[in-house]
Amino acid sequence: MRVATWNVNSVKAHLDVVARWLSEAKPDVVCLQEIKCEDQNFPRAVFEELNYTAAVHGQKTYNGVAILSKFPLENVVRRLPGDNSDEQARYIQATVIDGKSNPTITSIYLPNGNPVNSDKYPYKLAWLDRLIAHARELMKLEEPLVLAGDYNVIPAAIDAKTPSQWVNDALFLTATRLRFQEQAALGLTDAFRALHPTTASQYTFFDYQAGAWQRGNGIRIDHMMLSPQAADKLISAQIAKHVRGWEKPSDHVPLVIEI
DNA sequence: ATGACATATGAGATATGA
Repeated sequence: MRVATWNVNSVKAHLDVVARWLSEAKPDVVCLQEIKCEDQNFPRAVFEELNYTAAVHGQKTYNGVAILSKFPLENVVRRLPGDNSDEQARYIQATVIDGKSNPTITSIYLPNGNPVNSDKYPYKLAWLDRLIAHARELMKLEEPLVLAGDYNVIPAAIDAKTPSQWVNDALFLTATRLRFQEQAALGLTDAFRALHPTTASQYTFFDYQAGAWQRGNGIRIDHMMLSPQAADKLISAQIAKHVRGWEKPSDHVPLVIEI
C-alpha cells in the first residue's frame, strides 16, 4: 500500500495540481491538510472520478483535514481527543480496509505556533501533548498505525537548509523538538529519516517568498510516524519534490511511503 | 524588517501561514 501526506494549502485553489499528482502517482491513501473548506464544499466528485472515497473534517477559511482512499474507510474519528473546547479542524483518523493489515491512518495538521510570544505557541505545545497522549493509546493496540501529516516540526538541523534561520521559530524551538522526540520515544519510526538517515536537502516545504524553491531553501516538516507493526512493512519513503516546480503549486510537496 | 507571497473572505483590508 502506498500512503501519501500532503498539505495542499486550499484544496479548491490547488485542485488541478492535486488531481494531476494523484493521476501521476496513484497513491492508495492520501492524507490532506489545510483543505480550507467546509465538508459540503469539498470537491468530492473530482476525487471519486479518480476512484477515491473521502473522509473529511473541514473548516471554513482555515485548517481542515481529509483522507482520500482507494480502499473503504471505517471507524472515522474527527477531532483530536483531550480538549472539547478546541474548535480547529486539525485531526482525522480512519481504518483503511485493504483486506490485509487494515492500518489505522491519521491526517494531522499540527498548529504552526508562531509568533512564539503569543498564545499560539502554548496552543501548539498543548496540541503536541494531546497528540502524544492519543498516540500512546493507539500504540497499545499493537497494530499497523501511520500518524501522517504536517507536524510543523523541524526535527533536527539536518532537516533545514539554513538551520540558523529557524532557531527562534516555533517549528524548531527546543520545546517543540523535545515533544517530537517524546512522541518518537513511544516506539514510533520517522519513515523518511529511517530510510534516509544522512540525507539532507530533501524537504517538504518551500516558502513562496524570497525564491525559497529556486534556492533550495526548504524544511522537512511533513512526517509519517509508524508503529512497529507498520515500520516492519516499510519499503520506501520518497518526497515528491518535483511537484513544487509545477504551475500554481502548494508550498508543501507530497511525502509518499510504501508499506 | 513584519517585509516578501499566497490564500480566504468579501469587495478593502485583514488574519493566517512557516
